Amino acid sequence: MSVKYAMLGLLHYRDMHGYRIKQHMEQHFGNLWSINYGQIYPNLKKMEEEGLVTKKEVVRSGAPTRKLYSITPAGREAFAEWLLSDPHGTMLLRDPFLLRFVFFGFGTRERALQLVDEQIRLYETHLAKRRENMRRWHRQGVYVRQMGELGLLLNETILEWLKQSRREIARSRGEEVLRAERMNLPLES
Amino acid sequence: MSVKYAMLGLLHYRDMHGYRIKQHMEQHFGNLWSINYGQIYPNLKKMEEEGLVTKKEVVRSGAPTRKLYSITPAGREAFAEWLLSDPHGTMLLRDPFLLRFVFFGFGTRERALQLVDEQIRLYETHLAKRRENMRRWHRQGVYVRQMGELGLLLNETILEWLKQSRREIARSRGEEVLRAERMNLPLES
DNA sequence: TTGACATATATACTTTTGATATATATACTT
DNA sequence: AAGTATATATATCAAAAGTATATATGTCAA
Repeated sequence: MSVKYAMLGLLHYRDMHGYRIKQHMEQHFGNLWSINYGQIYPNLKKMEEEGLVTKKEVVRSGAPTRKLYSITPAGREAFAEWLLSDPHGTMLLRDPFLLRFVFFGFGTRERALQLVDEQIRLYETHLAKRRENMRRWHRQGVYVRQMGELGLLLNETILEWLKQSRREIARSRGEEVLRAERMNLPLES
Repeated sequence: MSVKYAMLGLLHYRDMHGYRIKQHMEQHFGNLWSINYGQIYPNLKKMEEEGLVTKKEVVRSGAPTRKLYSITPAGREAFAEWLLSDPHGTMLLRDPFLLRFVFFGFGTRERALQLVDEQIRLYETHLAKRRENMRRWHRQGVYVRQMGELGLLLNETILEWLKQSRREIARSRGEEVLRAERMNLPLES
């Protein structure tokens, strides 16, 4: 349950309510990591019960009441312990576009090019936003800034790869691709 | 439910049993995408009920009985439909090391360097393996090979970033990092 | 011969995601 | 002035995905 500790980490900087936690999380992580309200609210509730955070309701006229959470000494302790522990498990990457990409050989080349072009536009937009965000990251500590840089590097790498792939797909004779990819090899062993 | 379609895609190439699906999935995806048995076996069972695949038991003396699955015409149809549909959602990245990384400012610089070094070793091992695998990917179609190349590129990018980060962390005065990162700003708004 | 590693299937459990509902504030557009 | 879109804010839940583990055999090497 790593999200819990990420939340405790953010609460070291300042008191926050659920909505703000989502924002800070994504910015802090160089726009690489996202979090979901379905994780935030149940975790805040649980952590309050465990005494890791305390809740302070901020009533505002008109707008819904804010629930501001603060980290407790017990929360800081739990976080420090986690930070010292060894990270286990490896990087997980999941992308709906990439999942289709490997199977493009079963479809037409035109459709493949169309989706790749769409993806190129998407990553170009992302890249522009990331470059803007670099200013924000530069005001943060070393590690947060480095995360922002990683986000930028990965974005650039993927974009270059997409463009290179596009060239190769456009160059390739559609028929050849299809035949090779559709080949039904016998089951070995 | 994208894993289901990835499995149907693999079954286009050849008949497979659960264990083999996991292997092929990871290789097909340039070692970028992993799948686990908790998804494979329940999905195979469900897809059999839906008539998307058929099961053939292969009894072997000594070793456990293999359950070989084949894709049906209905399965091919469901897959083709999915392939034509638009991918929705963006890339998701989840890494236990990176989650700790952004909070290294709350710990010691020595511990940060130690974990970064560990990660560098890990990615160097991965990189060597990926380069070996390039031969396998070259025998596949364009799209599978391109996925392998993306895996390689991302690995190289991350490794370079880790080394660059290490240099910067080593260069920085530990105290300064800590002070900046621990600064407790007031809640805006 | 013991231990490590690959093969192979299976499931209980936990976590995460995606979708949806509600309601106000603010900024822009026609 | 009315309409529209977007941002703020909290919350819930089913479905999907992921972790961890149990079982059992085969092979190879220390």
